[in-house]
Amino acid sequence: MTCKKQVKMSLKGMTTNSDKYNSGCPMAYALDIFGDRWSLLVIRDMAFKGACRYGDFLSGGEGISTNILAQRLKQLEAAGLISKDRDPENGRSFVYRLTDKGRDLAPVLVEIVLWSGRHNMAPHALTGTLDKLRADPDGGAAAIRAGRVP
Amino acid sequence: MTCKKQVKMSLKGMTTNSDKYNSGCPMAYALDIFGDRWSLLVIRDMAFKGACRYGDFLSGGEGISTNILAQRLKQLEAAGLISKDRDPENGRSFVYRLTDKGRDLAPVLVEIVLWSGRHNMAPHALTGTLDKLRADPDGGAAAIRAGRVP
DNA sequence: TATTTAGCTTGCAAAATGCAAGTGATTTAC
DNA sequence: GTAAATCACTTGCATTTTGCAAGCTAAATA
Repeated sequence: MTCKKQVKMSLKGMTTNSDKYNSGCPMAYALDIFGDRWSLLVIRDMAFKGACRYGDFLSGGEGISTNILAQRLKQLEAAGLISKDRDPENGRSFVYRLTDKGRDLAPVLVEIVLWSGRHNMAPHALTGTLDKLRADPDGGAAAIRAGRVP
Repeated sequence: MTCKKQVKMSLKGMTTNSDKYNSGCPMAYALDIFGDRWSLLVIRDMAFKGACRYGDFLSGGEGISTNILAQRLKQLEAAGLISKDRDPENGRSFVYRLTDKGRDLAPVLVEIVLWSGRHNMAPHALTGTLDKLRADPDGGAAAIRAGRVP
């Protein structure tokens, strides 16, 4: 079994996992960045709900804990999917936004939602969004790409 | 913070996480099933490389450990994404295959690969596949849906 | 000036993961 | 027909990651 050694990089005291699995496979590259329970939920909150502040994500519905959220935001920023800026309206707040690279995940997000819509028989949240995406998947992806909520 | 209590279900001594996060969100439903480091890599091996035996996944390139692989295969089977049958050619072997629900992930897989292709500047594995998917994404997804490797 | 708010950090317990070694049922080799 | 090899796991234990609760700092509000 070829076992890739785990290379840890220190990023301000945080251990991140760049290069953790350097097989060169596109799927592995992607999963290195968002292949965990929480990253895509944070991105979902931004893309589908317009969330942009720390507190928005904390109350995003799934119950992420605050230390994990802080860590994920750093990782996503380090991976270039989101940006972090001071809130001009409120000096103690920051505004997180999807970068081009992050918004470019739009088709991935849309396809995941459509897949769940096809296979999850339990009642859905985001039903309005799901219906819109079903009617016009490309339009939904385009909206996310444009920085709007679909 | 509304914290969903973690409900553990025993499945032959295995603890699975159905209903772990029952927010009803389509994204959360999907991530409940494949929102971890390994599940999508197993599915990738099946969809893009035609892997179907335990040993194929073990030597899939990323170095999954055997206990985790066994666990993931059970979870994916429990979630209805893959099936497990005896190998008619070899009595000590089993054959794992994507179900309809699993193959229906094709567009998700394709979009992830395309996204990585756009943003990963390091040299890729699966380059031939990536080129084909770029040239004809829908054809690639259709191939996976039909049970062929694209 | 005192309190509240927003965004974290820290400490510790619990759970998941990784590694190595072992098990049991075939199947091939001698 | 017995011995070795193969395949698909399981088990035990160390390490890592996660979850929970409490605390901390800077800015805004009362």
